[in-house]
Parts: sequence; structure tokens; C-alpha cells
Amino acid sequence: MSQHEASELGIGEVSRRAGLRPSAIRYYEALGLVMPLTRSGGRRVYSQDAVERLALIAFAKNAGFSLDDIRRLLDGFPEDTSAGARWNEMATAKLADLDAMTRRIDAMRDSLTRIRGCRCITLDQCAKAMAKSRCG
Amino acid sequence: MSQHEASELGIGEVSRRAGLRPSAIRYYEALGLVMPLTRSGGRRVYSQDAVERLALIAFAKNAGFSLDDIRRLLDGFPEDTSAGARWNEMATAKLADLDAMTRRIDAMRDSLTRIRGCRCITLDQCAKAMAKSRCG
DNA sequence: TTAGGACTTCAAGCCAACTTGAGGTCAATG
DNA sequence: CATTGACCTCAAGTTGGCTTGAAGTCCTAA
Repeated sequence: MSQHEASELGIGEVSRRAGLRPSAIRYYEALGLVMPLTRSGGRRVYSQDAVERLALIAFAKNAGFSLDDIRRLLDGFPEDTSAGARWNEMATAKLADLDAMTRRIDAMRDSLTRIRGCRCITLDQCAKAMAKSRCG
Repeated sequence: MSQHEASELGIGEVSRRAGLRPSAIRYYEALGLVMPLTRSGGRRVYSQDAVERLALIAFAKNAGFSLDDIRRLLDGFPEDTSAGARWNEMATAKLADLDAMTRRIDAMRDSLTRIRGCRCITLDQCAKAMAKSRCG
């Protein structure tokens, strides 16, 4: 319906193909993550590349990167740095973060497993025990 | 210096004992999590119980509960529900949440481990591959 | 007497990642 | 010619857990 040449897409078409709301795409643009090819009468005109860039962003988000991380991935390296090297560095750092999260979650799991067997009648009893750092 | 009877504490003393800022204690009060015993000339007066209640809150936060969860722990059960039963129910639910988080983190780890070995020269190549849901 | 310190209230700010809403433009269509 | 629909911008709202700041009260010590 809308696009005449399949290679020039409006934000609506891009949003459909990428599975995002137009507002999200504009937001990413404000952060410098995706830029339209040009503007026509004020409207953003994209190429297929934008859809691919958005797929990259989706992948990265899904892998645990923040939008700020993604900005660094795209713009935070010397221009001649290969994609592979960028991913390697960023992913290695993120994996360390995940390990920390896992340790945090394991600690929570321990606390929860212990407290699940609590025999206190009142929470005040419980609280008193915690203040002396027993119980839990 | 400040408190005459050791059993009546000002917010400053409570904050020191609990390791929290007074503003956090006021915030918890606004949420209904800790109440002062009374007020004296507008000032909050607490008993030692408040310090213990704050230790309970700290424990629960540390175990992964939100302040809203903690409110439910304190007020969201029939009055005659034992502390043990409350913890059991809440902790069981939270453990399920943690399992979900762990699965999420494991999925991220997989993505990161795969992408770490990426051989693409440019991110655009990479993006193209992702759009076809290969690579990664 | 005055300065200090501890306390009070209430509103607003911070972070992330968007969404929502108001108000406006523009082209195609009936 | 008027309406629809897709788009535009910019400001403000959302959630959670607080912190910060302004402006005021009150007591005590020098």
C-alpha cells in the first residue's frame, strides 16, 4: 500500500517489520542508535538497513545490553575495530555482570530457602532474631 | 547524647542502628512499613522494635522482595497467619521468580557466548545475519 | 542572644526505556 | 471540499526506591 519502492520505507513499515512501536524507533533515533536515510516532507525515510539495525538492537537487548551499551557498541570503538572484536569485548564484560547477577540470585535463593522453613509465630519474633542476625 | 531512655529512640538513632538514612525510614513509614511509637513535639519517637522491623525489611529486600512485597508480608494476610506460613508462601513464589530470572540469564549467557565468537567485519554484516536470524 | 544541630513537611529530581497526549502538517480519497 | 490516516514535535507521565532541597520548628549550649 504505502511504499512505492520496496527499498524506501516509512516509519510505520519499519515498525511493522521490526516489531516495534514507531515511538520506540524515534526514541532510538534520539539516542543515536538508528538514523533515517533522509526526510521527505518532514517524514523519516528508511532503507532496509534500518530494519537490520533494529534487529541488531533487539538481539543486543535480549542478550542483556542496555541502550547505552548498544550506543557504545556502535560508536564507542575506533572506527576500524571489527564487529567481532567489539562483540568480544562487550560480551566478555557482560558475561562477568551475569556471573555477578547469578551469584546475587543464588544468595537470594539461599535466604529464601532458609526462611521458607521459618517456625516463628509472629513477624516480630522473626525480626528480633534477624536483628541479632540469626534466623533467616 | 540524644536519648534519655535507651528504649526511646529518635529517627537519627534508629537510622544509625539500622544503617539507613532517615529519609529512607520516613519513606518506609509513608508506605506503611514502620511506624513510630508516637510523636513528641512533632518528632518521631521509636522503640527498639522499629530497629528490628527495619532489620526484617533489610533481610527481605536482600532476599529479593520489593517494598510492595514486604507490605504484603506484613499486612496482606489474615491477622492470625503465622510468620512461618507467610514466609513460606511468599518465599515459594519468589523462588519461582528467581528460577525465571535464572533461565533468562542463562539465555543471555548463551547469546553472549555465541556472539563472542563473531567473525563479522562490520556490524552491518552482523545485523543482516541477525535479521535473517542466523549469526548471534 | 544567637548559632547550631536535629528534626519536620512537601515537592521535585534521579535512572531506564519507553509511552502517551496535545496540537499540527500533509497527501490521498470520496 | 472535507475527512481520514499516517506522520510530525515536544512535554510530561510511568515504575521503584529512594534522595535532595527549600523552608520552617525547636531545643540547647556558649
